[in-house]
Amino acid sequence: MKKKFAEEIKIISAPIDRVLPVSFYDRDTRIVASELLGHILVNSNSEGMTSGIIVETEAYLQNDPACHAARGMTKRNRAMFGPPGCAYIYFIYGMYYCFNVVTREQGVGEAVLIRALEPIGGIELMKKRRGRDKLTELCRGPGRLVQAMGIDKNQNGQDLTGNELFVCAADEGGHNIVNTTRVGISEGKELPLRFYIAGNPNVSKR
DNA sequence: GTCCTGATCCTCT
DNA sequence: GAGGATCAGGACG
Repeated sequence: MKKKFAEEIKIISAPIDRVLPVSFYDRDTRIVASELLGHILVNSNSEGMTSGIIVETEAYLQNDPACHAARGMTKRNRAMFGPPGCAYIYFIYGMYYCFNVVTREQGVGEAVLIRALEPIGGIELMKKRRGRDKLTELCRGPGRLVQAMGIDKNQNGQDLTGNELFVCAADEGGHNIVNTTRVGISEGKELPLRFYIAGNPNVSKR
């Protein structure tokens, strides 16, 4: 029991020193989407800390019909036009939230949707929030990972380089990235803007 | 004001 | 594989 706790702290605390800087997000959205794979998303709140390796992302570009920002800024998508390295969280299908990271300079409405994570920290808390025990059922899918991580709509627009909700660099590289078309959209579905880590069981759809 | 749509997930068949 | 749950935002009148 004690050993397990120590391991968890080690996993989480090591990368906190290396939170990805704003400059990481202030680049081409497709590059950010592919390079986010393998890094670690962390959320910390009063319930505890949860974290997971990003294994699946999708890029949404401003001139792309599937992107919320394609028709200009509205109250809903305002966070997407904010500075790079912020969160864009929106409500979908009456029941779920999706979590995005904002890219490019302020005023450009582009973002990367985080579609799936591999749970690594706070797994018991994730199981409790999701009401499921199986690891791959915790963060496989955008709505699921938001629920498991305890991400809240009030975190919309929040700075991802702070100490509550952030992404930190992981050492491991060498994974094979698959670049394919996006999921669940009608327009722009032919564009290869989805990225995932080949063979990872937490990827939502293959 | 009303109506329709949707970057999803779960359950049942 | 199909269909239902459930509601905010946007389009339209």
